[in-house]
Amino acid sequence: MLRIGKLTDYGVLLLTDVASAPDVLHTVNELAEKHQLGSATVAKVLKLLTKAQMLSTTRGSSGGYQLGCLPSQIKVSDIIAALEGPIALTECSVHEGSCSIESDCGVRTHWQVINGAVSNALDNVSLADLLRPADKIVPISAVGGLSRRS
Amino acid sequence: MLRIGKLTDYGVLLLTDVASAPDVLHTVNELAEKHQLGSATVAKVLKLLTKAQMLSTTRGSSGGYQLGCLPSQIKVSDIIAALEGPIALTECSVHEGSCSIESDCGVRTHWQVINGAVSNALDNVSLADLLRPADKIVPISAVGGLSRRS
DNA sequence: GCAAAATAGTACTAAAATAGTACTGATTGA
DNA sequence: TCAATCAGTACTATTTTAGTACTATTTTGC
Repeated sequence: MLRIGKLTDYGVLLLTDVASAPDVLHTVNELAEKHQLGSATVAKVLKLLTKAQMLSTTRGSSGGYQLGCLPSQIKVSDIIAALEGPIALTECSVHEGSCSIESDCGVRTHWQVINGAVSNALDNVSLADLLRPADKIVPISAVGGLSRRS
Repeated sequence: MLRIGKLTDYGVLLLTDVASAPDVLHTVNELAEKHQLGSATVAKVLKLLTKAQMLSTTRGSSGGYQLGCLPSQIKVSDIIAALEGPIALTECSVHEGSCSIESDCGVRTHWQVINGAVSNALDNVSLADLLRPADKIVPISAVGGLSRRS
């Protein structure tokens, strides 16, 4: 199963929550309790999102987390990248030379294209989209993969 | 990192190989040696692809594997599904009720849409596409994610 | 100044998923 | 009948992911 990690799932959940009350600071404990997650786990996720500048923080007593930028500027692909590294379906799409059969392997270039198509799909969904009521959102009918150059 | 498993990578590799010489039977040992993989591993992958009817087999001495259908009929999404189960980015996009915070969770529906966009991207690449020279293939420019219903 | 509440950073452990292997059975052709 | 080949299953090892714990730093309020 092509899957993303649980941390990414939590990340999306937490970001939508923080975004839905933009004017207050959210603490780790508050969010952990609300979503029934371990506070250490929530802390980990929020720290990663902060490092990626999707959240901003205020330290010290009465501190907490806030969105670091506009919901429309946060793409799902960014969230995934922040929590599990860059989107790459196979090893060989990341760096050349890691594959012993590379010379023999005509598939590499294709994986890069497939990878691009998936990245693109995830680039086109932002946190702002996730905040809208679900029934206002429809999947675009023609999601392209590859086309042949004539 | 959003990733697919190694077995899927092997699967694509092996299928392209088998497809490129459609008129002969390919044995596990031949393919294993050619691609420097363990024969047990190759056997495992081929068996899964056979069960999904992408390959057909001839048993017995001088038997082997062949494509089970036309390259254009084998989608990358099918290969992934055969080797690692159905494409689903999160648990909750598969079956309802597996998530304790479901009622509270407005994110579920969105994951389904995101998931659909990714599936769609992978549906649009077939084995036939992978057999073409790479420079004949270009990524489609506008890969859609979500659009708002006005 | 000090205690309390909060994030920052790091390192470790536990659990789960994936990959790889081994073995036994069934089928076919020479 | 033997050897080559696929079929099925079960097991082990490895790797990745998730979760936790601990210490340091920052800020507020008394």
